[in-house]
Amino acid sequence: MERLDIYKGVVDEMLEKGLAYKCFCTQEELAQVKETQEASGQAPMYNRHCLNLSAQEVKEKEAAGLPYVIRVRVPEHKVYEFNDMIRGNISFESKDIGDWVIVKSNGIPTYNFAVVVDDHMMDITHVFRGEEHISNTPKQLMIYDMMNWEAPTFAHMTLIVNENHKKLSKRDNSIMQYISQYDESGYLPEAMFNFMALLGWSPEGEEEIFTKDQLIEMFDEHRLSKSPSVFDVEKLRWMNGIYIRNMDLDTFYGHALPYLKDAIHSDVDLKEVAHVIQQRVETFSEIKDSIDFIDVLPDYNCEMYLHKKMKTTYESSLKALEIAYPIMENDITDWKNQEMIHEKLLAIASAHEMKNGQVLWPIRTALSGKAFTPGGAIEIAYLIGKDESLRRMKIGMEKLQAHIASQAS
RNA sequence: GGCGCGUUGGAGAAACGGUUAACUCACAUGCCUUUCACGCAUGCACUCACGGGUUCAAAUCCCGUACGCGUCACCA
Repeated sequence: MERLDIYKGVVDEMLEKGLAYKCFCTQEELAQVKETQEASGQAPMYNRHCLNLSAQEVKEKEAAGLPYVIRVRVPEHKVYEFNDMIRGNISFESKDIGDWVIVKSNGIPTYNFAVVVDDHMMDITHVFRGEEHISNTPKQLMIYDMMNWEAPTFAHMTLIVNENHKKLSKRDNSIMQYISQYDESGYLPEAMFNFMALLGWSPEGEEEIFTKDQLIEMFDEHRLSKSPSVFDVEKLRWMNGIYIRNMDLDTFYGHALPYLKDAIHSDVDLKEVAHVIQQRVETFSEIKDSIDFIDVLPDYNCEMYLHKKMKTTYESSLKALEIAYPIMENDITDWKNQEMIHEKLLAIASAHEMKNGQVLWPIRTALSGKAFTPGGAIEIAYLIGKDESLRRMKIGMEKLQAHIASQAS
């Protein structure tokens, strides 16, 4: 690996100049030191045991094949200061930093050392990273300084935290961590991008819905915020809903198809189903539950026929179903024609001096068996078709009759 | 414990010393309507963690306190 050679070159140079040294301390020794330091209330920090090794001792240990790491010799009385693009001046004193490891005993350089070499090699000018790296910055700065390299400009962005205000961690089960999980749960990439752009950053106006290109165009580092932001799944859902509603039908249909097929196995017009649910769904994964009644009529309670606002009673509901049944059976001749269904059913209300709701609510209930459905009586009738509609109407009437009879006795 | 960063409503946030502290989500109410949803309208911080100070004037500047978080690895 050529990269390793580059690191080695830098390390050798540091070793030669006395900027770094080999450390033969064992894990146990280190742990011991740390423990006593903590016990006495001190900050845990390497005690520089191996810095005092003579050249002779080092040679002997090496010859004996003892494993070692390489540590930087942190300068004394030095202040590492940088101007963070987001937070302004931040400084650290070298006395608070222990001699840290730059090369592990297996010969692999550590992150804090490797990034500096990498960034320098790649002529990186700006480093944008999470706030948790602020305290790593002085370590990196000292390498730039020792090697006489120009340090990049740093910008430490806000942490994204969960609802308990804790940094998102891979082990945190209270929130989904991986993009793939959001994908599987029916979130759109565009919505994710838009939503995440608004975490720790805010646009200027009132609008919050933006395309990726717009976001890139309007990005302004001055509007980056300093305090951690909570990942609000509720808002993500809302935003995903906006993106769903803004799609044209064909696009939505394309996205929704796998979910529709998963939920519906009977012969219905899936595109029409898509049309009906597009305005009512915020993620694709909720499609299934919202249309499960199309395949099978759930067992439902008669009380569902009661609706205060619609002014329905058991009796009025039964009456509505009884009037509607023959009309559905005979008058509606073309069930592929939603207009016709609409017209015939609404005619019932005016003919019998009933409110639209008094007729349509019971029908919708009978056809779906659910309290809430995407679409009303007409759409559902159209979707499930004549035979199934009549079958469900019959069930509804039987339920109501039985209920009324039991009440009377 | 040391060091560092932060603190405006339930959440995201604006405000860069001077009107009634924007806007978005959530929530509540009303309208629309064949349910739900969409859409529309209205309401929701007598106050900007707390205490001092500077100033004619502070959420905005300074100091202190509290609280929260981050980091102190042979992890990245």
